[in-house]
Order: sequence, then structure tokens, then C-alpha cells
Amino acid sequence: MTLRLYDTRRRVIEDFAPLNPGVVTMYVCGPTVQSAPHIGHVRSAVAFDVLRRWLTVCGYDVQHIRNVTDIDDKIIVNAQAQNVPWWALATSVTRLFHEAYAALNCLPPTGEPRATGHIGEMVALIQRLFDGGHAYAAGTDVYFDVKSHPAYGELSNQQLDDVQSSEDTGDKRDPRDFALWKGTKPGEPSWETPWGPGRPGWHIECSAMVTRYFGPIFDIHGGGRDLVFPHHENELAQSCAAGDPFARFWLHHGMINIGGAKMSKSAGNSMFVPDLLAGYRPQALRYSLVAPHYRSDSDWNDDVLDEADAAYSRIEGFITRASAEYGEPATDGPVPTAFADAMNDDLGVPAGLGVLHDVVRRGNTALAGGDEAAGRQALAEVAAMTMTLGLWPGDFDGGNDSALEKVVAEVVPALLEARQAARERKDYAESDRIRDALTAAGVVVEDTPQGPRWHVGTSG
RNA sequence: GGCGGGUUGGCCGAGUGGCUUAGGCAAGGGCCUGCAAAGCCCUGUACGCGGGUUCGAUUCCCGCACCCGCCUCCA
Repeated sequence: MTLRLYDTRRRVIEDFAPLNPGVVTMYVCGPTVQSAPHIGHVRSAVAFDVLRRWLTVCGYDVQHIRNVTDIDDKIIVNAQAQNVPWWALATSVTRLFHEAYAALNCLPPTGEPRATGHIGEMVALIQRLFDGGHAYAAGTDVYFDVKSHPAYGELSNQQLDDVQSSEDTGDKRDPRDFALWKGTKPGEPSWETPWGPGRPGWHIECSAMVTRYFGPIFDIHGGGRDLVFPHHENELAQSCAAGDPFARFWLHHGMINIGGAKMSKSAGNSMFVPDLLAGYRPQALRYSLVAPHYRSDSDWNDDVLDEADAAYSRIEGFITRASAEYGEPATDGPVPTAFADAMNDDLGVPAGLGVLHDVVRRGNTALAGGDEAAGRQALAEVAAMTMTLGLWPGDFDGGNDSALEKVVAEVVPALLEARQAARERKDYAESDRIRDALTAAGVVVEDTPQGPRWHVGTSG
């Protein structure tokens, strides 16, 4: 079974094969670094991280680029409000994004270009549009002439006549034309161009950068569904008008809603990653983001993370017990066929998780029954599947206070020894007292035929 | 007004023209345990409403209702 993916432009699921055998070029729209990452930003990162991992498992060399938009109206406004230079805000917020991505075990992209590092490429592209009669200067701005490109609207399936005009008409010939370059204003950063000083329009950076790294045609362009129009539509228009075929597959993930409505800063219902990680471990957060299909909208509430933590703990518990029994498994072994089929079907992670849980149950049964061959097999499969989804527990270790960890590693076994002694003399009042004290401290104790086992966490 | 998505059992969330109708969480029963925890087994018979096609529809078609997204910055 070959990989099939839903393409937004053609509005159909199609067989995927890269332009150049063995190599997949994937460009994903990254954040505008104006304020801390919210849950929607990391959903995007996780969704494409899973795709990238799956393509890698399928044997492709994945060239994954995620841009950073480091110049924009809001960055300028927010920086002024905080009384810092625009580039200082962009840098510090970029750092917050990197921390969030790393916490959620997203592999770093192969390339991470910044808009301000590619002004020259943008100027060159705009010049090509001028040469082709698709761009014009109006006042200090430069605009793309939408009517000069008959295919305009093909990505979002809109007829030009149906596109509502925005209010900020400015000096445009047509209100639906969009800015390629914005003339400088007092107090704003600017760069010199043949059309005067100014800064980039929003869409031009992506077209310029993807061409810089991948050339005129590449395999996958991804982003959130809210980017389909106007951002991706405009990218496609300007690149095609300039003569570049551009993206072969357009992939868009669904939105995260809060209480049934879209999360937005103006509504004041944003969920920020640093806040969420203060209350939940990153494994639970990643599981909750991975679990729904990437193209589905997903409603977010307090229960989602609790449920994700419980479901993940089940998988994690098996890996812990089985690893103790059989040793650490390899994580690069083959995944079950049913799992591969699910992933190949437009990244059917929900069905894949069904397979994963089935194998966990099989593994638990094998573990309880002493069936080593079946247990080892299940562990290897679970390791491969969790690695594919970026949920391998070993990837989340670390970050704790190692000195405290050492203390706990000494103290807990000592207490458990005392408890075992009490149990042997059938002093259950004492043994339960010790266990209750450990539970209260967040240590879960499990008695097994091989003796007591413990871990930090909660239990049902 | 234009374009697109959704409505599944207590909750989340897949999916399918019928066959053994995912998976997780929660709930109840059982096994195991000194009691627990963890694990395993069993139970619950869901597909917004109205038509149509069909031997048979939650799944296809038509209509309706409600919800959501984009059309302005947005993951």
C-alpha cells in the first residue's frame, strides 16, 4: 500500500510520490513570532512532525523546512508596546517556540529560514512579477495584480467575483490585489529596493524562501486550514504568475477550538503552551494533539489532557514493564502492517492508535502469562509505533533535578523495604501507612510477583 | 452572499452499504491481590431530522435543521 494524502487544491486523496525518488521536499508555514506559542501552533508542528517521521520510516530522505516570520505589523506593534527593538522581540519569541517544539518532541526541521534573511530573494521575485506584468507600484507600495492571473482562486476554490473586498483599499487598482512590498513608515524597519525603502508583504516571503531552497517545484506545502485563503492562495498566485509550478501537494490541518469556537487572541480564549506544560507533562500534551485526525477540527477542554494522560500511561506502563523484563527494545524495527496501512491512508493516526493499543493489550497478556516471544514481539512493535508518532517515552526523559532524583531513588526503595518487612510479619496497618505516605507524595506502588515496583505519577 | 467542514453510544474519537459494526476515557461485573495498584476477561447495542435508491443505509442521493471555519491578522 502506498502513501495517499489529501491535496487541498485538487480536493481529493491522491497517491503520493515525490518528484525526485527518495527525497521529499516539504515546506511548512511556521509562526509569526509576535507572542508566545499557543496550542494551535504546536498542533501544526506536531502534525507535520508526524508526517515527517512517517515519510522517514517509509525510507525517504525528508528535507523539512519551516520558516520563521520575523517581520510583520504585530511584531512591530508588540515590540513598541514592550519598548524593545522589533528584532529583540522576534528573537525572544522564536526562542519560546523552540522550547515548545522541543518539549513536545518535535524533530528540528532541516532548515528554518527567517524572512528578514531573504529580502534579496523577495526583491528578485517581485522583479520577475514586474517583468511579467503581474505587479505594479502604487504610492510607496507594490501590489500583485490579481486580475492578471486567471487561475487566481484555484486553491481555495473561489471565483474572483465572489471574493469579498477588504476595507483597506489604499492605492490598489483592485481591492482584492495584495501587497508584495510595503513602503516604509516613520519609525518602522525598512530595507532598500528598486521601488524605495520598505518591508515585505506577508505572502512574498514564503514564495521567495521555498524557491531559494527547493527550486521552482517541490513536493509538499503545509499549514493550518486558516492559511488556505488568503495566504496560500496568494503564494500560489505569485509563484505561478512568475512561472514556477510551486507545490505539488497542499496539506492543511484542522483548527483547535475552545468551547466550540475558534481560539483567538481577540476572544481571549487562547491556550498557551508554557501554561499548559505547567500543569501537564508534555507526553500527555503531545498524545492529545496526535490522537485526532490531522484534518479534523478538535475541541479543547480540560478533560482532553486528563484523558490523553491516562491513555498514554497505559502505553507507557507496558513499555516500562516489558523493558524491565526483556531489556530496552530497538525503536527502529518494522511497524505492524495494520499500522502502516492506517498511516498510509492520509495519515490515519486514530486507526494507528487503535492498532497500538491492541498490541499493548497483547503485550500485557503475554507479560502476565510469561510468553516471552510474544512479549518481546509486542514490545518491539510498540517501540516502533511510538517512535513513529513521536511518543517514545525515552525521548521525554530528562529535565528533572538530578540531585533530587538521586535522593528519591535512594529514599523510596528504603521505605519499600520497610514496607516489605511489615508485610512479611503481616503488619498491614504499618505497610499501608507507608504506602499511603508514598501515594500522598506522588509515588505509585505496585506489588508484583517479582516484588514491589514504583513510579512517579498518578493512578486511577 | 461565496467556498468548505461537521452533527456517531456517558465523554473523546475513527470508520463502514450487510459480515466478528475501531480505539481510548469513564461506568458496572469478574479474575488476580492481605487490601490496593497495575494487568486481563466480560457488559452497554450509537450513528441530527425527513424523504429517496436498495433485498438491506449510520454509510449513497435529495431536502431540512443546527453548529463551525475561511472570505480581514491568524496554526
